[in-house]
Amino acid sequence: MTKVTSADVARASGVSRTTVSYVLNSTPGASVSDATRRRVLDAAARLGYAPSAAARTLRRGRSDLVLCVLPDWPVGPAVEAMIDRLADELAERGMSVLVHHVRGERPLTDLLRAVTPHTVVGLAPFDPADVRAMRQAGIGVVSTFDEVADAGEPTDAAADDPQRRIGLVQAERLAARGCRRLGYAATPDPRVAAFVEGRLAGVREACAALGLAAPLVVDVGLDGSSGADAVRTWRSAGVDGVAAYNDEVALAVLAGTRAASVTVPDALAVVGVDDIPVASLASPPLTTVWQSLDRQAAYLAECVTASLDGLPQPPRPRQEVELVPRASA
Amino acid sequence: MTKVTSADVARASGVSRTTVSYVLNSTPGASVSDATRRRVLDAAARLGYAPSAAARTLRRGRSDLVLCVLPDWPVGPAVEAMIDRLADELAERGMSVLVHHVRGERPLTDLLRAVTPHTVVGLAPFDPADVRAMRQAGIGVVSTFDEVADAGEPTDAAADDPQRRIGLVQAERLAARGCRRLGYAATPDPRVAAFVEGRLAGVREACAALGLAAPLVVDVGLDGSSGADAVRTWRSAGVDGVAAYNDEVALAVLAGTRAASVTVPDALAVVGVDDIPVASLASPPLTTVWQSLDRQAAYLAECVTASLDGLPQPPRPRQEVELVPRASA
DNA sequence: CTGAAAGCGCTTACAG
DNA sequence: CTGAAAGCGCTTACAG
Repeated sequence: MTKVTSADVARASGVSRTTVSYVLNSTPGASVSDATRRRVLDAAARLGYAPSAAARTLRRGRSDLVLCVLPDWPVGPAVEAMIDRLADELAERGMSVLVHHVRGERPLTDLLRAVTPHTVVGLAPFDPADVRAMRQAGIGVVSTFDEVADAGEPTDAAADDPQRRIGLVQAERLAARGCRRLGYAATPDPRVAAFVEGRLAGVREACAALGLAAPLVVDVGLDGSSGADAVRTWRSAGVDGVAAYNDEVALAVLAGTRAASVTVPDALAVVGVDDIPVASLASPPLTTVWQSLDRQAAYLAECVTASLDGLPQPPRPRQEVELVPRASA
Repeated sequence: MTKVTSADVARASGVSRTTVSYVLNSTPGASVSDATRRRVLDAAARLGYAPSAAARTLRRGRSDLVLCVLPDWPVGPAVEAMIDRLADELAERGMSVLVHHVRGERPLTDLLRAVTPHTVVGLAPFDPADVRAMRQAGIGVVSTFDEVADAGEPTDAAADDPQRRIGLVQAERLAARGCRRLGYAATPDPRVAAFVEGRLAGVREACAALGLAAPLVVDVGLDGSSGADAVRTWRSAGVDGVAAYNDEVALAVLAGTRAASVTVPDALAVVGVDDIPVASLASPPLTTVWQSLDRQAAYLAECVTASLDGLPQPPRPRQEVELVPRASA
């Protein structure tokens, strides 16, 4: 029951460690006789041999591990699905994906002394110091955020920011429904402040383009009363359409309309973001905005693959943003 | 920009690799002069030295990594919070936590050739072959499921199964509200079949104990219409209280009551499980059952710590299950 | 207080 | 077709 090494397998099958390695890795150039191969495989199975990841990695100089770094804030099922897709695509290249939730201020450094991934994929913004450290250690860095973009490349980031476009789609829907004065239901959660900003910017921009007043922004918590307060504030300001930061916030607004006896969508239309499973179960069913994460997953897989092959990071695809029309707006 | 090793740091600071190691690890017994220490630290910082996780692990014979294996089915924010707590507790022992989502049939083996964790914590049931392989490789195995329990220990599993107790609490609440005939809203998702079984068993048991007929089980999907169909089925069978597999399913039932013009809770009372954030925002606010995962997290951390110290897995604490009373039941 | 040396388990030129 | 040997980067007795 003590640790089995490749030397044990070699001994048990009467060959050298070299041959064991050739067989177990199906090393391309090496041709091993069928009889030998079988003997090695048998011995390995019998002994329950599992190669040492550490030794493998040390010797090869790089690991087969891709680390996916997730943000502090709660990610929805969509992101989980995206990681699953990434894992599938990378499995074909023999790579494994592991996930790390960033925890407050603890730097990535601590983690990197426990594992040396081949590539780190960031779904959360990286600390520049961490990026430097990883690059220095020869770790590939792929990010869905722009701070890692190669300098010099004139990024159209502002114009193409998917967050901004989400806000745009929300506001346009509300305007198309006849809303004349918009409200924005923000979330007080500081961890997503950057996203709130991006989406809100889109709403503001749409309002300006459509000749509407700037949106009246109110923070809405996920308790029942917060939504009702917000609804009253909006109503007394003449707001007739609300874009919410996400579906949960939108659901809080909906709860608020009930408490304040405001009819949706006639007196107040509401649009969410994400299309979480329960959005369609709300009363009334929630109109929302959906982003295709499948394509993002494929893009991330491409980035990792490119980094694997020493190629530059491919251009980011335009993220699809789509309205899911239901009854609430 | 090439890889910096401890030898580079030694050279740059004019000491041996031994001393570098002592300083960087603050090795207990080793006393290094302050001047030397400073020089080493400076050089390491200047060169951007990061130790090789692979070499460390190979040399020490064990890694500082704890792998948390998550099930295939979507885990809620509660489980994420639990992992965060686990990571916090283990960080104090210098361990890092990484998460792996099991992917269909792919065995853990593939992953274990990329990393050799110190311990694997299973929040999903393990394949017995995987457990054998891990044990064989000297990896600690901790599971929230019972198949890993030490044989011989007479587990009170059936009696103490938290899933069963969830069902119990749901049914008892409905009965206390005056419901005379219960329905059960199951989910068709095969990945959680075992949980459905456990919770449903609790409901059945409570019905028997209370002298009620066995619950009428109906699968409810997360689309709008499925809930309405179920509600009609229940009503025509005289069901006046429904225990749902979880809050999302309960929300689908609630949507169904609206479509079928059935009043909640008077004509049909509904109880969910999980207390997801939007449960309190439903119409009417959803009565649900909540389980304390904080305690579970602490327990898992203890298990890992025990495994670290070569101690046996401590006894599993009784999982707290608590009713969150709201308007729906 | 500091250094020379061994060895963790693997893979891979290199030689037969 | 197969094996002896080097070496990946680290830590840790051991000797000074």
